[in-house]
Amino acid sequence: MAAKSPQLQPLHLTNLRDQIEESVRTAIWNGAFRPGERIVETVIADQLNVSRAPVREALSILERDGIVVSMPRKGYYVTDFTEKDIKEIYEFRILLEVGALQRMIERFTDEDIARLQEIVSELAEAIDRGDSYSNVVSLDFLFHEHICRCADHSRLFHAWNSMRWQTLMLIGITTRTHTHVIEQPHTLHQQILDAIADKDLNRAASALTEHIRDAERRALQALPQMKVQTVAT
Amino acid sequence: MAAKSPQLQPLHLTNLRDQIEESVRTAIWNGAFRPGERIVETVIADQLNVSRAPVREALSILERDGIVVSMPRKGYYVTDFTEKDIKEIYEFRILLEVGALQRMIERFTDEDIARLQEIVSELAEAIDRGDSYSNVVSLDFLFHEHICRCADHSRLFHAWNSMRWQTLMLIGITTRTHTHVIEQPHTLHQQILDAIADKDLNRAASALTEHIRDAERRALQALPQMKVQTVAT
DNA sequence: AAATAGTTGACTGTCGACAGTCGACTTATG
DNA sequence: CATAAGTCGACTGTCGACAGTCAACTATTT
Repeated sequence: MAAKSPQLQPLHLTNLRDQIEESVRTAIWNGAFRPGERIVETVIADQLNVSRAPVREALSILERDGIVVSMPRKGYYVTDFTEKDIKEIYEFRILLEVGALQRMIERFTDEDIARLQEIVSELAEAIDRGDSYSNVVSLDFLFHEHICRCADHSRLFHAWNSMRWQTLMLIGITTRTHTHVIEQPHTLHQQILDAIADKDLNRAASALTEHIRDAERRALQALPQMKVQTVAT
Repeated sequence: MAAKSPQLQPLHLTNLRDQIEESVRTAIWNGAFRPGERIVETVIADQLNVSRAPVREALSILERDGIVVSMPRKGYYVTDFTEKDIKEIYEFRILLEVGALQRMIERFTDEDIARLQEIVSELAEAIDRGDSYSNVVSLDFLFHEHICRCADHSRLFHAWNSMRWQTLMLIGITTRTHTHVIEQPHTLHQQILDAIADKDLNRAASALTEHIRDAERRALQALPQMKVQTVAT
């Protein structure tokens, strides 16, 4: 195994299920389906020129991620997040990410820190540049994802991943009804990172908690307007 | 709403998917399928006289619960838990249940405590009576489940539920290779309960953690023998 | 004999079809 | 007019079938 063969990109020959999953996910994200709206299997199937089988599987995955809910013999509906849902999501993220933090601090390498620093810097630049909100958001999530990855705990990561999608859907929905001021205090990310590098769990945890609570506050603030729009339609 | 109509049991008219799911789950539990063994859709379908469609859905649910894993285009396999898996499962349970504890302490009612006390007492009796191991285990899980229920947090509960099934499979597997001495110190449950009633989170959390760590130790101890059996076949 | 190139059987991914069920609408009934 | 009883369309749950893919096995070449 001396010389590696010329790096071939792993062509993502994926099955229909995954493609449909992504298609529906983005459709919900960009508002083609509204919260609470019914999702009919045959409609999706016809529209994508596939049979219902892979559509059902894709929807079942989206249900596992909490993005749609299924009512037996009635079908799937886009999740209509309530205030309680939002509180649950962010509180759970705090629990999971603080748990991840603890494990990360026990096992991170220099590379991990370097990668985090990279993300934090890019994020700061993006904000200064006045990048699009969705760009900033995805960089922010990269930061959180990397912490969860470094925890090296598959079950924790899966649970977190589910919260990631739900949070993204929330943001996707509220973004369209609520003009977001990008007020990500990028000093906070740096604080978290520094605390991690110092292996100071308490400091890292409280900074991270504050950061997530902040996002929760914004989501809760945006909720009423989102409801108005939903109901009005 | 003066007189209630004569209580009719809610006949669990369930779909095939759920029945198949349970069937396969118990088949794995009682050793009809061994860890690492391949699960072929058509075999299940033929054996249960159903088509493959509901079998696939059932397997997909079992995958979400971590009881089987699917390899694209190859099929499903019964999860073969490694030492790392066991550590992950129990560590995650600690994280989740301590999180649940915190919420429970903020919101429990007298009824909740009474119900927990009931379970603890039954458990003590069962142990004294020398009940079967599986009986004791299910009472123990009832205790943990009730704590998670009282947290009133659907996402936390779902994540915990997944860990429940994985733990049960672990126990189901190891029980057959390892004669368990029932050494559930039932004083520990009482300690946890008392601490909850006192709203003493720290005490409750450390007792609960110790209790789960204990179970983890037993599982890790039983692992080597389970491997021997698995490989030998 | 090792390495490559067919061959075959089994199984998954996907499809189209049918039957039963649910909700909305229409029709009877007091 | 309000309530109960039919009617109907739409959609899910389930089914059997087919095609493509994978693994194991066999044949072929050097």
